[in-house]
Amino acid sequence: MFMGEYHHSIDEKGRLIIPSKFRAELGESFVVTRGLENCLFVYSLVEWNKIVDKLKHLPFTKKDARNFTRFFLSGATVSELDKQGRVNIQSSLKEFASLTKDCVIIGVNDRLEIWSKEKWESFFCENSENLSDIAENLFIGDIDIEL
Amino acid sequence: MFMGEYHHSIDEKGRLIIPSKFRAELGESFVVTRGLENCLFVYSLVEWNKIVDKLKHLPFTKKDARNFTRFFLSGATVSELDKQGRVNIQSSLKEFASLTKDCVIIGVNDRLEIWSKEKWESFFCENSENLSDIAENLFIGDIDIEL
DNA sequence: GTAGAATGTGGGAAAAAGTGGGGGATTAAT
DNA sequence: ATTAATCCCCCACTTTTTCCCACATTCTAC
Repeated sequence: MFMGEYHHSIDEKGRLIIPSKFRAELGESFVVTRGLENCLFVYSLVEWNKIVDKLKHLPFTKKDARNFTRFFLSGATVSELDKQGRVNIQSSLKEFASLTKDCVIIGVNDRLEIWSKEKWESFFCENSENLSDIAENLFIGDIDIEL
Repeated sequence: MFMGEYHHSIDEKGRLIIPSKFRAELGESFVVTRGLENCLFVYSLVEWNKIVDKLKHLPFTKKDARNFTRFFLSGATVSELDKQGRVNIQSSLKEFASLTKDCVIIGVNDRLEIWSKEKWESFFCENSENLSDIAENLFIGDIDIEL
């Protein structure tokens, strides 16, 4: 399981270090794609395939299905690490996540997330106040979460 | 499986690069046709035949079925790449998809889509909000997606 | 602490990918 | 038959990507 927060910088060629603690679990090839809240998601192939399996059964004749598949797959790239442990971030993804220089890579359970430092900090500030509220709501509703 | 987003330009002769990552999977010959939302669809022959098969089984007595088949088949051309990896886009298709200069080529599962840059961007903006709602459900895991 | 290994950073060079245009061959129109 | 238009194929060039190496920094073991 992925966890932890790491700060690294993306260089001019679009290369970003994947912290060594994550490399073994990610595997040789993995998938980088658009995530939610303007960050990028990184999945191991195993986790990725679970998601894709669901998408494959959506009919292209349904508009919502088409749109969602477009969004999700168009952002995705299978990537590998270079010998220095870096991944190449495609420019469309770099733009999407506003990655310029300083990045934050966090481990979130079954995936990694790549944030621009600015977005991460503002996200963190905005939400830290509400965290106790959010926690409270987690237990409301039909979903039982055991912590 | 096709995925990823690439930006290229169509030249005065109507030639458009197919990103090299897609070429092997597309095969020597492939089919370009009118798609939905004013983009073009590109299928390998194998995938194309699957679709044609499905269309064959639609009852021609139903008006919608007739119209859809017309739309889909009348625009279709079998194409090949030139030695530089480019495909020639027929002027009727170019017009249909409003392709002038800047194009976006995206991989969507079993097909490629060719968009004019403007249309893709406005499509993307319009939908990104709704999409993250849908996306959210997908990431929860075992919940069935209804579209 | 010090040495050696592992990790992180930057940049050069070669290879691959993408772009534009010339020119010959085929086809169509006059 | 001549002209025009289109389609290919080829060449030259630019940009991007990939691979490799050198070096800085951090970590670890002794």
